Amino acid sequence: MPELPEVEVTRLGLLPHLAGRRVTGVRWSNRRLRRPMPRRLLREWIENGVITTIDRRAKYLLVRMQGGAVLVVHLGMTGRLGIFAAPSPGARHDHLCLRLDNDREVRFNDSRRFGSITVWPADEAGRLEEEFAAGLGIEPFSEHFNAANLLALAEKRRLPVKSFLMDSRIIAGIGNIYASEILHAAGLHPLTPVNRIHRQQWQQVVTTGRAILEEAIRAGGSTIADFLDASGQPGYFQLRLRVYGRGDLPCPDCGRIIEKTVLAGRATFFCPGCQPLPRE
DNA sequence: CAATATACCTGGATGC
DNA sequence: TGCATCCAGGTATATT
Repeated sequence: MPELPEVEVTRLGLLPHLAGRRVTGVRWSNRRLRRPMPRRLLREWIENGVITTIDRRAKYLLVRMQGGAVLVVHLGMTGRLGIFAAPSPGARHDHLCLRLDNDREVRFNDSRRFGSITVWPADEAGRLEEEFAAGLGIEPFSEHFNAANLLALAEKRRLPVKSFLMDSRIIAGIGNIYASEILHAAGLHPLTPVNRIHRQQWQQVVTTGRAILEEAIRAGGSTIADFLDASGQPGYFQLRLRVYGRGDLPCPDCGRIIEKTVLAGRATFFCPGCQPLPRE
C-alpha cells in the first residue's frame, strides 16, 4: 500500500492524536511480522511512556518518546495505522495496539505481515540517525535531492532508471507506483540506463518528482483530516494516476496507448509517446 | 559490482 | 460454487 506519500499522510493524520499522550498499555498478536515483535522492549520503553512527536524517514515512521526512545514502524505492503475508541472490537490482522490515556488506542493492522515494528531504547536511539544514513539514500524533500547529486550517483551505472528511483539505498521513499508516475512526468522511459540521462533530465526528475509526491500528500491529507476509526483508507485513492494501472488506455497527455511491462518483477507502466527509449 | 531470483505472507480478482 | 492461478503499493538475502 504505502509509499512515501501514504506514510507521510499517516504521520500527519496520527500526529494530533498521539502527540503528548501517555501510552497506558501495549498489546500484540502472537504472529511474527517481518521481524519478531520486540515484546520486552515495548514493555520497557513504550508502555507508560509519553509520545512527543512522530517523524518520517523514507517509509519509516519514528514515534518518539519522552526520554529519547523511539518506536519505528514500517507498513510494508499492507500495513495500516488507525485511532480507535478504546473499548471497541479489534480486527483480523491487528498486530500491535497502544492504549492511550484518553480512552483511545492506536492499532497497527497488517494482513501480509511484511511490516515491521522495532524499538530503539533511549540510550541507543542516537545511533538511529547513522543507521538510517548508512542504509537509506536521499530523501526526495531534502536539498540533497538535486540534479547534480543524481547525475553523480548515476554516471557509473547502467541501471534502468526505474530501478534507480526505487532503490532505497539510492533514493528513499519512492515505490512502484510513484516511480512510474514520476518517469512519465519527466518524459523518461523506465528502461533508460541512468548513465545516459543528462543533467537537465535529472532536473526534471527532481522537479516533477517533488511535485507529484507533494500532490499525493495533499490529496491524502484532505480526506484524512479525521484519523479516528481509520478505515485504513487514507485519501490517496483519489489520486489521479496518469499511467500506473492504465495499461491499454490512452495517455492523458498525448493519447498514445499506455504500455505495461515487467521490470525486475514489478509492473511498469509508460507512454511510448511521452517516454521514448533513447537509441544508441 | 550489477541484475535477477527468491522468500516472506494473505487476500482479492480472474478463469475454468 | 469450488478450485487453481496470478497478482499486489516492500525489503532482505541468496544466486547468477
